[in-house]
Amino acid sequence: MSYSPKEIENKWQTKWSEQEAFEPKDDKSLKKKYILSMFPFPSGRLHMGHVRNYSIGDAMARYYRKQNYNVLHPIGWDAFGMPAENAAIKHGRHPKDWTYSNIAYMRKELKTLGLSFSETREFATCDELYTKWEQEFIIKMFEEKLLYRESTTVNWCEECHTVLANEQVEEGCCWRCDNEVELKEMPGYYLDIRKYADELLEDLKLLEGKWPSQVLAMQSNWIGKSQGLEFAFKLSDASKEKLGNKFEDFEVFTTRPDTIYGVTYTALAPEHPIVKELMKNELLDAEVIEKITAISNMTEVERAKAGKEGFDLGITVIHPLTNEEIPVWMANFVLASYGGGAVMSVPTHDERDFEFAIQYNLPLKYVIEGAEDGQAYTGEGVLINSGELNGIKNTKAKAEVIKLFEAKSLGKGTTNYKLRNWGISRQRYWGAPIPFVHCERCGLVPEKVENLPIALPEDVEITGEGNPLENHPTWSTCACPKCGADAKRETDTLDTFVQSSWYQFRYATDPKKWNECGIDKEDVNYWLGVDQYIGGIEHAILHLLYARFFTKALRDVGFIDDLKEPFDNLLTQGMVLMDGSKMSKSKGNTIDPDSLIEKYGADTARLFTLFAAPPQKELEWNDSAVEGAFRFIKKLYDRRSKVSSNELPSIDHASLSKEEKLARAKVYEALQKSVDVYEKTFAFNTLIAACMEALNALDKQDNEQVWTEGLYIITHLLEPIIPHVCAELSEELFASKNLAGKIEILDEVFVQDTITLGVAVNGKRRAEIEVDAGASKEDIITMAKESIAKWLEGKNVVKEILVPNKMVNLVVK
RNA sequence: GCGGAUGUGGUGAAAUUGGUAUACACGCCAGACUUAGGAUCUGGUGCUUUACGGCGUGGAGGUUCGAGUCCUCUCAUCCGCACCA
Repeated sequence: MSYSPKEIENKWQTKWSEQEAFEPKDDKSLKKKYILSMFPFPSGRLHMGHVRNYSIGDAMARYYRKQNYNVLHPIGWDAFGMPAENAAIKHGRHPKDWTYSNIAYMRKELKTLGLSFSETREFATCDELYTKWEQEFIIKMFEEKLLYRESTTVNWCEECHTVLANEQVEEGCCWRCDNEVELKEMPGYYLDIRKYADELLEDLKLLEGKWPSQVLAMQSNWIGKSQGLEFAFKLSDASKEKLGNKFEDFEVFTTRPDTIYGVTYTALAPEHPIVKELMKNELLDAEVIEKITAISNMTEVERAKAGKEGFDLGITVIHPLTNEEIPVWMANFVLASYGGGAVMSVPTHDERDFEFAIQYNLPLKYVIEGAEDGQAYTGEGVLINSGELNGIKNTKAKAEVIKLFEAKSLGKGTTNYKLRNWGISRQRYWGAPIPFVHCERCGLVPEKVENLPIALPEDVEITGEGNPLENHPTWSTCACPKCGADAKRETDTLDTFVQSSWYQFRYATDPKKWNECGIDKEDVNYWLGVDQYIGGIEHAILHLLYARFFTKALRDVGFIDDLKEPFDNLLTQGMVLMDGSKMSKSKGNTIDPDSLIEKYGADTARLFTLFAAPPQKELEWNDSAVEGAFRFIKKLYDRRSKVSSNELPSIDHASLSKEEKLARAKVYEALQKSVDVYEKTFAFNTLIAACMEALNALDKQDNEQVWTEGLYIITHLLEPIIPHVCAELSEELFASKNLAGKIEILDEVFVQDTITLGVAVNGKRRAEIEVDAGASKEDIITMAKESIAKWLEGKNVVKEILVPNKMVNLVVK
């Protein structure tokens, strides 16, 4: 019978499901592995990126299961989010209906890939049972002051009609729809991720060597820790008066306290309270007020593009050391959200300050030696023009100045982070409702835990205009959980990244407990950290930072025990490309996994995906290489007729022919390689190549025993990658014995009768010799010399180097 | 500008960590079987040279008996962040 993938794959998929073959065991004394591929958004259909992601994870899960590990390999659905609402707007379908029917379809698709997922632990994040526990966490975080509500300037996407977190703004545009982001002042809920900035940074060290260095670097940059001096500039008396004595001073932060004597002006962000006060009281020219207002309405990206712009505010401050009077400017490049929205400017030793100073003709004062006229000097050097600090190296002066400020109570050494708090409010329908109530008497009140979940109303009209929850006639009407008075329910929903921040704990929690708790601590203690996490690099900051934060926050509010990091090892898979660019519907260069499986079967799809490139690299789609993968499976399947017994035979190695010995060696080389590949390098492409080599070598001989052993081992090795055909062959040929446990490596098979050695003269390969395995060094050298006799004419061999089993190098003069 | 990577045949890629560079696969060429082949099988295939040979891992140096691998410099490409004071 010829290879018929459909038949084989159906058979095994049904069998696995019936046997519940992939459910983790309850026994916590077993050694465990938690293998997790990032869960999909139920967009409607799988794409090749999913196939790749899950083929990688499945190979690992199946490998460890075979090594007798208790394996947790779950799947679920990241199911809230905008596309469901867009579908509602476009096609009039209810988001819930759209989502769950997509899930049903994609679940079937996943099944045809033969992935070894647990079926009992599957959930969708839009399940009310999931929302219920998430709301409990949110309330607890509020009580523990990790979550707060505040009105600030936020990133607003008009296209999506919602607020975005800073991490979700890419080059000034919405991460999802690419629409340009606007600024808007509005209230919202925030998680205090900044409180964990240092821990999140420090614990990256625990992940070194286990996460890609690129991801670690990106997170570290994003957190953006810097150390320096914080101090206040006192306003001059005249300026205080001008400001109606509402301000005494303002704080600045600098990483260059060594340049303190070089300060020739200060600059405030357009949003700074002092600037606002000046504008409010019309203490600036009308034209200036108008321009500052315009800048305020620009996003950071727009301001950067616009170039530097500023205005003299007509007020002055006193330099804390020299007591000189210094002008205060407003500058568009000063960020309101960092370092108090105010800077000390040292144009001589900072390029931005220099550019600004030249533009507006502000004074320059060099305070570090080594500067050249006409530019800012940012290098090292000795301090000059710096009073008591003259002569000190500037690198040393940083600490000195901080000490000085602290001694005089003028300021203090401090640490600053670029990381901003995580805004989790979304003005959308298809998300988890934020479980709070607005009461006129009690203010902001969390819902009672026994009332959870606060579920979404089903009868909504989704038009794309406004927030459907707010437009709903009755949903937001409720009683205050505290005083019972009429109150209004919060209509914002949670950012979908909240759901994906704790799903790894939900999977670990025994489904039998899903009704009683969100996360079971003991289960989490057993299963976490995730031994291997697999997903796309696009989540390097967003999801991976949030999930790390959430882990620490859940620990601190008591929902999990001490766990530093959720994901012990991370593999970021490369993208699937077609003609050098990312597969996408809009470019029309996609391959539909369904039709691929229909034509070749899941095993071929999986084999190609893992063979064509190492998982970390980009994968270029190639139709004929898919054919090649299919051919290999067919060939493997066809060779089953060569097998003569269902046991691993014991073979008298010494009695074998050269070809037979070589075939065995190739088979065992593959076996040897497999441990490294499955546990460390994940270079499945090389393991598959080794198996192909082994099969090629087997084809060059016809010993039944060698064939039996060869296929016994090859199907064992490839089962995690092409599980259906291997299960089928294993059942037919070996009563499935080779799919349980390890196969021992026999060193004897690596002993060959003869060894081929390269012969090099002065490191340059010139010939090849074949020597008996037991040949002495003298004999080998003699043979080597004969083989390259013509290179030795008239010369002396001054050194003989024998690299065992590899080569001979003769140094001649 | 800062940070992270990557450069090997026509293509995707290997190389047990300093030891025969290009395994495996795709493609291509030739042959076999075929009415036919976009099926299957066999053989060949780094560049150059009639040949002997010469040259070959982005480039230039260096260490070494020996370098894709280690060191120094340099070029190119990709990715992330970016006025963070």
